[in-house]
Amino acid sequence: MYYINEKEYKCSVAVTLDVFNDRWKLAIIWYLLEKDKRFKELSEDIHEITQKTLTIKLKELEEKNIISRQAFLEIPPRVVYALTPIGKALRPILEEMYLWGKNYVKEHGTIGEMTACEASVVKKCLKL
Amino acid sequence: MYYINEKEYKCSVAVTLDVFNDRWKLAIIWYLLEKDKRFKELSEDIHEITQKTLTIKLKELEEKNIISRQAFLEIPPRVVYALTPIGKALRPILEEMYLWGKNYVKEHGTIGEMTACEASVVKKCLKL
DNA sequence: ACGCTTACTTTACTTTATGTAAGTAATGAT
DNA sequence: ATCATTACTTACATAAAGTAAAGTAAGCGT
Repeated sequence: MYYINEKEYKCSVAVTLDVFNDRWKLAIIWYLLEKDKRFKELSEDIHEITQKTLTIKLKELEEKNIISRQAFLEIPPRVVYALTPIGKALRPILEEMYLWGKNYVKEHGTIGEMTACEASVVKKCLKL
Repeated sequence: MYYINEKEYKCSVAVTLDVFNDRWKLAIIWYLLEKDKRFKELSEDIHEITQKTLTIKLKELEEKNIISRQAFLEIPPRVVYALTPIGKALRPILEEMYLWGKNYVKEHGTIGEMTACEASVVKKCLKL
């Protein structure tokens, strides 16, 4: 059994799931793997997300120490988000997800052009 | 770009996410890694899930070809769920999640006794 | 005749997640 | 004076997911 602030987990996979088990968090992590980013950059990367939801998700990830937030006292404001060391350590999971997804598409879908998103992250972050 | 029945994905990680990005699916996969299971066994393994939700999630996983369903024409009914080959191929992802979760708990939580769940799956399924 | 079993399905509801649209704060540029 | 900029916050609305509890179907044991 594992405990993280009062909360109980039956196994460590459940702990991991708790970190990114929603519609947005893994996307945020994926884009932050590429490089540290400002709020606006993230909201452009993940253009379907609303500002409100992005704010909430970033706060949740920060609370779990997956990302860090650095606010500069400037006008207009500047806030930079970055993965923490343990956040960066999620990379092998993403790599496996990347590989599995490719295989799955081979069997059950079709492949079109490579997107900028994938090209960039794959090139800079995945050590395959 | 990837396409799976009309749906568009910017990268293959998004494809993978789509498979288990909810509260229950990965738990189902986790328990099926151990061995093929009947409906009732799964609902005992994941005792927090309601029958209705389990039914829906199993159906969704079947539609995505992650698990297979075999119904025997017996009374009382018997239905056995098993991972398909591509479902079994999710194992490396789970392994990475297992490792990451352990590390995360080391830094941010406390570890208690090993649960039956974890012991069993780790022993039988993870090739670490 | 009746209850037990399994794998569901159905109903009626509550909770959680997400969206929409507007507002705010501070300041430099026009 | 007003606008643009950025990173939010607020109030309200809707959609999605989950819950509890009961129902169903068919046949077996008592």
